[in-house]
Amino acid sequence: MDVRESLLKATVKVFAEAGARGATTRRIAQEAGVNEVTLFRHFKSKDDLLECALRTLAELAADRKLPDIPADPVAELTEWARDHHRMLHKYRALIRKTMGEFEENPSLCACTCSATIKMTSDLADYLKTLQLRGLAHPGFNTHAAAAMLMGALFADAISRDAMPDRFPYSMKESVDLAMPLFFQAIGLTTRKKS
Amino acid sequence: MDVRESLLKATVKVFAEAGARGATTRRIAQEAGVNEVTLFRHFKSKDDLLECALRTLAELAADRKLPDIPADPVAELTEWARDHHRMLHKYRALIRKTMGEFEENPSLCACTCSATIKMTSDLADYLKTLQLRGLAHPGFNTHAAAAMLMGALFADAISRDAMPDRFPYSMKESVDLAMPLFFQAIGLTTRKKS
DNA sequence: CGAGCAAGCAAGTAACCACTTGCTTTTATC
DNA sequence: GATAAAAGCAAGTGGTTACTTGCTTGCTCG
Repeated sequence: MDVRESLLKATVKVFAEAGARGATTRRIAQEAGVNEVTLFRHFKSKDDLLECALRTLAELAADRKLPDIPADPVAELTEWARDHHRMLHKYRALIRKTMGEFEENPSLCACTCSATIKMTSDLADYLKTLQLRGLAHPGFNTHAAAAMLMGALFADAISRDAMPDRFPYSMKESVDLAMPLFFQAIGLTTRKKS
Repeated sequence: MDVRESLLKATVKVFAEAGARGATTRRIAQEAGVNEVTLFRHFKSKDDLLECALRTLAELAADRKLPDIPADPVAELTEWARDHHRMLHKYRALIRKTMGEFEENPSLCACTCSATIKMTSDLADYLKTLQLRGLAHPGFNTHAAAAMLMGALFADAISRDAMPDRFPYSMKESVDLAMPLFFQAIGLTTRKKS
């Protein structure tokens, strides 16, 4: 593996464990199996390294997309939500750290946020299409509904290990329990269109 | 104001701005208008100070309660959600920082989490009562529904300033938009019981 | 007034941090 | 096998951090 590549990978790992201040260049270099000086030969500063690492990660995390034309909304939304929830959970530590960095290091935060913003807007578009095709209640605000589902998945994935009492069911179950509530909220019948 | 008290207050403020590592004892003492040495005369270490500060804050943040016997569920839930959302938003920076501290400083995290855990369980109880009294759909999982609403409010309050594009409506509107969706989800009629 | 306590102040300690410099060793390429 | 680029290594610099020590000042209470 390329040295630069392994440095980026190590940075993501150490940052997720220790945050921006805790991710020392020493520790990152050690994790990458590389001399600390080499780190500074590839990146002009620690901030530069952090930003590169998070940016490339956000680019890689290109996700499943919702179809433009809904065929089986219940199945499509359920599968999409499961994927998204899985990804949020995988990167939960890193997401928590970047959110904490918002005031001090907004550019880092923006890297991680970009993916979420795009997905929420995609979801809102999909819901709008459902409304226009008469597959969902016409009255609700699609942005609010999208934010609600995204928020529920987000909070579950992020805070699950910090407060296990609050989630007395497994990660897999949680999506299965949340989705019917969401379908009910937007007026989507749980039976598949045949 | 008592020296100890002003130190606790300053700690909360500085921690919310800069996180655990960024909240230096120098900066906290300065914010409190107190000599740094005095800080160490009142608290045996920085960690001790942080934990005391967050713990007393969590105790103060005792919130509005849902009634044991639902009278006007729509109004009661709406007002409760508005209050909770307002509080989350007020402490959003501090909450983001404590969440980022989960791996390195779980005891700090536990202070802030305790309030949320209690409120979620109260909400779930209230929803259960609605079900038992035939005021809501009997089928849904009350824990999942509670987690969903709490999650939606949480995500809105916490990430609103990090990604304004995702929330194209004001903070006040957001609760008003989310609640009807939630009522629909749990099968609560939006008309008041007269 | 006078004893005792709380706070201020100056200075210092030991550790850690990002980052640099000068030099040697490895590795790839022609 | 020569050449050059990339990586390792030892050491150091200047800054910051939590926390300590010794001494002085001010305030309170009897």
